[in-house]
Amino acid sequence: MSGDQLHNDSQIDSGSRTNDSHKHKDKHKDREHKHKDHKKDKEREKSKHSNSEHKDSSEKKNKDKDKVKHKDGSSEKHKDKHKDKRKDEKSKSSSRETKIKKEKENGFASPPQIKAEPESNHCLSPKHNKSLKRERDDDDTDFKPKKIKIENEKKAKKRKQDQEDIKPKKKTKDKRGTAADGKKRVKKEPEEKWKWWEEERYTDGVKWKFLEHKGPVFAPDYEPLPSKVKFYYDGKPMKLSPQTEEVATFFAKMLDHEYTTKDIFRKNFFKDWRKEMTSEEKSILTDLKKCDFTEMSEYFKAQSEARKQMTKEEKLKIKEENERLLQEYGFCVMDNHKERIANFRIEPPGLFRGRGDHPKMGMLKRRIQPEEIIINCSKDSKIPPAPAGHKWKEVRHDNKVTWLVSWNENIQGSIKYIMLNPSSRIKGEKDWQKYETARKLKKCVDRLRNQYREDWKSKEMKIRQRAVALYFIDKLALRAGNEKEEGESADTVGCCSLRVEHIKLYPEMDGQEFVVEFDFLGKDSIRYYNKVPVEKRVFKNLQLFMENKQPEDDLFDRLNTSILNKHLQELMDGLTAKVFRTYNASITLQQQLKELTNPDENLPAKILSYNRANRAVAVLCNHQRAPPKTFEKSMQNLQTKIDSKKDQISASRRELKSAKADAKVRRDEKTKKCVESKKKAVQRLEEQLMKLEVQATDREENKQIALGTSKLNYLDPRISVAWCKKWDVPIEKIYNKTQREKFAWAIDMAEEDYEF
DNA sequence: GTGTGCACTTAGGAACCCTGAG
DNA sequence: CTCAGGGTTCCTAAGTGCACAC
Repeated sequence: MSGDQLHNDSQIDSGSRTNDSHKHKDKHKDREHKHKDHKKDKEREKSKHSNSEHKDSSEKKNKDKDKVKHKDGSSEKHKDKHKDKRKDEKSKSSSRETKIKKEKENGFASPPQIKAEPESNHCLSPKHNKSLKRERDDDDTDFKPKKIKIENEKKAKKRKQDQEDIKPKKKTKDKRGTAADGKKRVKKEPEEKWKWWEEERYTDGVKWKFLEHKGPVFAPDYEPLPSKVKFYYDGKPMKLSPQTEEVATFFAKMLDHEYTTKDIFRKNFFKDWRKEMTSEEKSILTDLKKCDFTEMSEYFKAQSEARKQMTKEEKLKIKEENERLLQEYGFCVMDNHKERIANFRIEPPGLFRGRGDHPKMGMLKRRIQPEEIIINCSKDSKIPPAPAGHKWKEVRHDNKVTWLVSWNENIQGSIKYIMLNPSSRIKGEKDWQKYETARKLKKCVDRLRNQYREDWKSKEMKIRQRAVALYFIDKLALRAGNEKEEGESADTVGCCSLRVEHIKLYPEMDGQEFVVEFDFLGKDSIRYYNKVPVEKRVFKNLQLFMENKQPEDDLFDRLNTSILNKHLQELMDGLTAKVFRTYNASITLQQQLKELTNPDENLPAKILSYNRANRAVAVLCNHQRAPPKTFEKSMQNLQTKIDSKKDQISASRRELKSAKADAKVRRDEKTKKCVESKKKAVQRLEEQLMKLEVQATDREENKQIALGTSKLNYLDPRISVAWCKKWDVPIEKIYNKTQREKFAWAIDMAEEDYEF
């Protein structure tokens, strides 16, 4: 192994999101192993790069904790060792060194036993308080909702009262609140933002009492190509029927994308395309290779070029039109409040592009007609009219769900929905609740960890598997891993669906004992690669689970997510596998912020610390991105700026020096002043330099890490808000406008002493 | 238990847009 | 004023988890 250290260069390997393909199958039956041919094309590989600097520092910081249990994390960059499939790939490894730190950070390292949280038993009582809502209420008291921190009691009381006042009113009103009614009040709302988090929540599954909206916006009709744009078959121009032509344009638009060269894509496309053809076309167009779409493709390129060249006025006009649509269709009224809709447009037809090695890539995604649309709204609302000459498939009034519109999608046969924006009450409450559940886990995580450690010794295989899987979910923040239907989507796995071929055991590696090497494709076919030292008992169990199995067999053959979640539910009310991800992400952020923030540093440095804490989480959760295409170049540019700034500084220093010398001789006011101003100039430049350097570091460390996903979905926003307050960092530096809207509740309620 | 449908969250990349350096 | 580049928004795929039928 050691050879592998490839790493020196940064570039690293990439991990590819590749896909290998094996398919495997269901548990217990035999599995066929089909190997797919293909190589991954150039799928882009991603690699994770870890910045050494970063690592060091964190390592340092964590040193102490390290000692505690395992230090794991050593991740090397991996090399190809996997013989099987991946070998050819350029495997790249993703080195996630940073992983190291996170572990400690999140407290795993600490010995299990422990006392730790005072109220650890808090979560013991699983079953009763069932209603989530209730739960929240309870919690409320503990996390001090609003600003007033003085006397909680009073506050609480008062709050309740307020609610009492408000609520009944509202609710009743809503009830029959006619549309007009609703709208009216809505109007003024913008001025004072509605603080839904100060109101009572619905219980028992009701999501709203009143809901009115305008229905979806459909994709524009197909506009046939000008007749001068020709399609050629076997070298001869051929006029296509509109339907056939439309589908052809979908392909033409993707012509320079790599997947139009993939066999599966072409095969799926051609099959679906033929279904749209007239019988005459069908008889002529029998070979995709003979189809020439280049003229069509050129035409679209020219069009998009033309769009770019439009005058300001034209652009403005388009913008206004979009704004008009947004105003008309982009909002709904839910319980007396105007709320923004997330996606009010029906997905336009096109060719399906799955991620990774998707068996359905290239299939035709059909155009959706009003006759396929289900509208959901309240009975007493104004029901949106279907487009002229059409009718809806159905209008229903189900207030136990949050969606406004739904339709069936033809590729996977799943249902698509139009729902509200993250800033809405309905999404916000749920989000808040999610973090409350994670905080509840915090209170009993030690107990749970002890429990699964005990279970490693169980006589029952099923329990052992469950315990080891849970350990991975907790320690490595793996996803649950539901089973998927083979052939319906790319071959990806999560914890419960790991196969023997996804891990390798090393009794000893690089001076560490019991190392497990993970290498698999997770959600979105993003590669997860990690080498982790585990406890001996876990290691032995893994050996046992792998005995007598083929590579394509399930590692945890007695386990699935439903068994696991059922167990978790018994341990803590509301607990599921994904809560561990939320919990570990948030606690890691909190701990990293504590460790990395230096009170004496200036604003940019503090922000860098924040980003590093955020990055530690992103690494933990394996949130990768393709390095921006312009990455190298932009890095270079930055470096150039830094260099020139340095030159400026030395020049400026020289001037200062000579001014000083001058002042020594002359000793008059004027020269003194001159020295002062030169001094200032040097300082200013140095500050600018620092800023640039911080920026460079931040960017470099972020090369293939995506911070957005964790920030949006895993980090309790109150942690960030509290940190901003504590260190006087403007919240705008951390959250942009959209994010501030989504997290308005947290921004309003978290104080600087908020503890996750 | 298993299989299936449904609702809803989480995810990365493309498209779009804005800004600040030159 | 232009244009690159980086942030933001849009888009929709791909997950999780629960309920329900058998």
